[in-house]
Amino acid sequence: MEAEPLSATFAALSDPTRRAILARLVKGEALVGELADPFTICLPAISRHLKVLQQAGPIERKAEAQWRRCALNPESLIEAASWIDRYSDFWESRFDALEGFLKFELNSKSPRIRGQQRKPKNDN
Amino acid sequence: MEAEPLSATFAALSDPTRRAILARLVKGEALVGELADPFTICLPAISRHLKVLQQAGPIERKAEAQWRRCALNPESLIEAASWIDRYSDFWESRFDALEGFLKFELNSKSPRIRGQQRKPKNDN
DNA sequence: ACTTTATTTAACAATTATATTAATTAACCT
DNA sequence: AGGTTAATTAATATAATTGTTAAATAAAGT
Repeated sequence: MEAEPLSATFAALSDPTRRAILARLVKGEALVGELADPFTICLPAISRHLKVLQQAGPIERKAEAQWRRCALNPESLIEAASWIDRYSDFWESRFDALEGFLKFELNSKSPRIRGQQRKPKNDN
Repeated sequence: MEAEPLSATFAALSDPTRRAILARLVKGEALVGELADPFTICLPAISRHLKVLQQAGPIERKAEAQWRRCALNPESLIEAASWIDRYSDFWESRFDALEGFLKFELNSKSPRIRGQQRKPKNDN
C-alpha cells in the first residue's frame, strides 16, 4: 500500500502467497474462494492479499452477485518488468564479457546475437 | 530480509530509495558516502538500505581500507525479471488480441511478430 | 598515541504489514 | 421473512520496516 505505483507493485510481488495467487490467475480467472482453497491461511487474510494486489495493480475484481471474480491485469507487471529491464543492458554486457572471455582466442571479435540470455521460466 | 530469495528481491525493489541507489549504480561503482550524498535521510539509514540490497542480492560490497565499494550484482534482478516474464505470454496475447481487433477487416489473419511490446525504459 | 574519516551497529520510536477470530454486508434461495 | 453462501471489514496481537541519534569499529593521516 505504497503511494508510488512501482513501490506498490514490487511490494505486492514480495509476498509468496500473492505471487502464488498471480501464478494461479495466469491459468484463468477465479473466485476468491477458489483462490483461497490451496492455502492454509484464513479467508480474511486472502481477502486482504487480494486487496493489496488490486490496489497495486496486478489484479482486478468484478462483482458477480455475491461472488468476486478475479483476473490478472498485467499493466503494472509490465511497468515492473520495464523497470528491471533498465539493468538488462548491464547484465547482458557482463554476460557478453564473460562469454567473450570464455571464447577468447577462438573466433574472437565475431559478432554475437544479444538478448535471449534471460533464464527460463520456473515455478513460483 | 525475507527467507525466500524472490521475496527478498522484490521487497528490496519496493523502496524508492533503494531503487534510486540501483539506478545510480548502473552508471558505475560507488562508495557508501557517494551513494548517500543525493539523499536527505541519514547515513545509517542508507547503510541499512545497502545491507538490504546486499542480502537480497542486487548489490555487493567489497572493503577497501575504511571504504566500502558498492557494485551491482544483477543475478537476483534477472531472477525477478524472469519471474515476471511468466506473465509476458499473458499480456502479449492480450495485446495481440487488441492489435488484432484494431486491424480487423484490413489484413486480418496475417502473421504478426511477437515481442518488443514492452514499454520503453523510463526513469526511476 | 591522537585525530580524522568512513561506515556500521545499538537503542529507540513510529509506521506498516500480516494473521486470527468475530461481526457485518450483500445477494441468493425457499 | 429467515437461512445460507460468499466475501469483506473490524478489532486485536504480533512482527517487520524505516528512520533518528548516539556509540562503536576500523583504517589512515599526523
